[in-house]
Formats: sequence, structure tokens, C-alpha cells
Amino acid sequence: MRSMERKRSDCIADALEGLIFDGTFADGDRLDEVQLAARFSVSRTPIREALLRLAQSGLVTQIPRRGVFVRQPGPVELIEMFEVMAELEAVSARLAATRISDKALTDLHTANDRCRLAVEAQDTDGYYRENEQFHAILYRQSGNGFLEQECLRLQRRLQPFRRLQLRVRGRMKQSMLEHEAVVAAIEAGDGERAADSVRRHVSVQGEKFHHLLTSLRPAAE
Amino acid sequence: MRSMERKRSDCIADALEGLIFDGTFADGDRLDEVQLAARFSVSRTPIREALLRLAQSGLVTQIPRRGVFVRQPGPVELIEMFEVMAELEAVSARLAATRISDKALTDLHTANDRCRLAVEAQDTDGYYRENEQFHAILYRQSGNGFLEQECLRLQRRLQPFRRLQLRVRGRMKQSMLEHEAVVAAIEAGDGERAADSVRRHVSVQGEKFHHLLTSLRPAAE
DNA sequence: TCAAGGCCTTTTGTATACAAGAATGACAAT
DNA sequence: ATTGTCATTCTTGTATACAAAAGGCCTTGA
Repeated sequence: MRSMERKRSDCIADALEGLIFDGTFADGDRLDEVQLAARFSVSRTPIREALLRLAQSGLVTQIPRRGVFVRQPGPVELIEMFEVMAELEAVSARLAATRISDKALTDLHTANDRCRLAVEAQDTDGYYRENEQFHAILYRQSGNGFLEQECLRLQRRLQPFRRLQLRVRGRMKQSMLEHEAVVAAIEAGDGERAADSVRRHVSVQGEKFHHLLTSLRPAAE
Repeated sequence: MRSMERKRSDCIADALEGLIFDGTFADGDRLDEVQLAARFSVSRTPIREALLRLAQSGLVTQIPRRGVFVRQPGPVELIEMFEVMAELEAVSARLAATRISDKALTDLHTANDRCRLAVEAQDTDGYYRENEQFHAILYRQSGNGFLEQECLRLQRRLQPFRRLQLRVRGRMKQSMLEHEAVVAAIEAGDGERAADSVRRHVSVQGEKFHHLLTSLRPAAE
């Protein structure tokens, strides 16, 4: 197995991602290299490499000779991202419907059962985790490794927002029902129906989130 | 407008991309930092930043404490990438069919006309350029800026391979016919038909490329 | 008082210096 | 002869030093 050790800059990048996600750094904040260097007790070099990675994944924008700034997607961009996520996942499901293995199908059922348990226990974090697992199986069973990676990438980017919308009352239960529809379609080997189910499932997330946004900021521009 | 100046490391990243695409650096080659620094007459720092960017976009893999190595996608991964490209473009077309503006529709016709001229002139490079323009209009008219960016990103990654498959005899003419079908569907506002046309159009590219690959290496593993 | 220009500070971008890990080669022991 | 171990060396990862550019602030002139 090849070296699993990660560079300091990678750890820092992950840490910064977390700090952005949990709101420590808000949208528009400038990330000062020397401050961060002090905070992590390293020199500017690994900080810069970490920031470069974040810039590539779109979490920050890098304005030459000015600095890097946190860049949270606005409402419009978020809706766009959810739309793309929905389509990517729909493709995954369509492909998975015909390519899925028997074992993976049972895994899918298992994941869904765990989701149900989490719903009954009102365990939002648990539901979030098992839900991710459910979707990850679909990505994997698309039989397209590249598609799988792209799905995971976007899912990761949308993570904090997906999490938020789960807080909407009754959302978890509804989400479960949508899962059932997806599983049924996959089990029937009906690619188009699976795609539609998943697309709707993810689109709803985007809509819920949008609703949440507008209700939180009634007088925003 | 915000600063258009690019850092040296960005230029180097672009240059390295070119060197990888044109085969100067073959698959598996190690990219030595000091050699590259000498070649570009800079220090290791901007080289490292450039390599980091390439690693993020997947052109090279970075093995900690070992170095970075050129990583061209193998046949399997290429097919996977073309499949995803086809689906992304299909989504673009489906959305564009209902969202496209009148002006963009005429632009689409114009781009297609230019493609036709290039075909008649047997101008492969010209066709490639105008074809790109044609597709770019579709991305843009999806009305989803994020989707547009993702399409452009993947298109860029597949660029050298798309170019290759155009060399197949009669491919340009067939490609033109497929374009016509796409335009017709878009004009009719039929999203599903547009999506199917585009999906087929791009899938064919992948298949042609695959055929080209296997014919070039008849005894490969 | 306000505006314009220049200096100074602050911060990024690049170069170099240093440290630590990995590969390679030699040498010894079985 | 082969294998294992140690040391040397080469390369990457990190720290620091230096340069250049952007922004702020003060001064000065109208």
C-alpha cells in the first residue's frame, strides 16, 4: 500500500475547509497568510499551498497581489450547483439501475434501513451519515469511476448546505420516502424512473434550501 | 474590471499542460522540480505551485515525498470521461432547449454554418475551433453558469483526445449531421430530443476514439 | 476644505536555505 | 552468491529572506 502520510499543507487545507464550513470564516473574509501561519504554527509556505487547493475547489477566490477571500456561493449559484448535482446523481442512478450488483443492492437496502432507524431516533447527524452512504453506493454502482469521483466532489462541496436543509421540519421523513422510490426503481432495473426519482430527490433539497435561505433573509438584496 | 494579470506560476501551469498534451512529457514521466525550474528560469516555488494546480486537475499525481508523475487517463478512464461529458452536454442541451435566447439561436446557426464551411474546406483545425464554439453556446444557454463551467472544464481535459478522433475518415461530415439534429431539436424546444441528440453526438466521439486506440495498439493489455 | 501626488507600510510573490525522508549503492555476513 | 543493513545522496517539504506591488496616509497646493 502506498504511503498514506499526508503533507502538512493537506491537513491545513482540510482544517481550513472545516473553518469555512462551520462559519469561523464568513463569506468575503480575507484569509491572511501570516495570521494563518501563526494559528497553525507553520510558515507561510504550507499555508499558501493549502489556500491554492481551496482556490482550486472554489471555496476561496484568489485575487492576484490582493489576497484570498472566502467565497461562499450566493443563492443563484447554489441553486445552479444543486441542479447539476441532481443531474449527476440522476445519471448515476440511471446507469446503476442496469449495472448494479446483487451485493450492492442489498447494501443499498441496508443503508436505507439505517436511514429509517435514524429518522425514528430523530438523529439528524446519523441520518446525514447514512444518507451519504446511500448515495455513495449509487455513485459506485454507476460503474463509472470518473462519474463517482465527480459526484463525491460536488457532494462534498454542497455538504454544509445539504446538512442545513435537513433541519426543515419533516424533511427527513420525506427524504426517506424518496429513497424508497429510488430503491424500487433500481430494483426494477428501470433506469429512467430511477433517474427521475433521484433528480426529484436532490432537486427538492435545493428547493428546501432556497426556501430556508429566503425565509432567513427576508430583506436581502 | 478586476486584475487580469496572472502569476508566473499560472503561466507555468498552462505551459506544462501544453507540454503534457503535446507529448513532450509522456505518461508516467516524473516531473523534476529542479529541472523544470531550470527550464523556466525560475525557482522551485512557482514550479511547485504549478504542479499543485496540475495535480488538482488530475493531469499529474503527486506521491508524497516521491514526486509528481504524469498521469494520462487509460482507455477505461477515457471512456468513463467521455460518458460523463456526454451526459453533462446532454443536460446542457435539455436545459438550453427551453431557455435559449433568440440571439443565441442565430449564433448557434452561425457557428454551425462555419463548421460546414470548415468541413467543405477540409480544415480540421478550423472545424475543431468552430465545433468548440458550437458547444460553448449550448453550455452557456443552459442558463446554469455552474454547469457551463463544469462542461468547459471537462471539455478542456478531453481536448487532445477529441482532436485525435476528428482524424477518423468521414468523422467531420458525420459530426455535422449530428449538429443539425441538435439544432433542429433545440429549435423545436424539445429538450429530451436535444439531450438524446447531444448524448449520441458526444458518445460517438468516445467510441471513435476507443476504436482508434484499439486499432493503434492491437496487442496491448 | 478638498484633491492630488508621493512616501511608507503592508502583503503577496519569488528565491534561497535548511531539514527530513526515500532511494541507491556498497559492504558484510550467512 | 544473495540478502540485509547502513550510509550517502538526492529530492521533496518547510522555513526564512528578499523583492515588488498595492493601499493607506500624510503632506502640499489650489
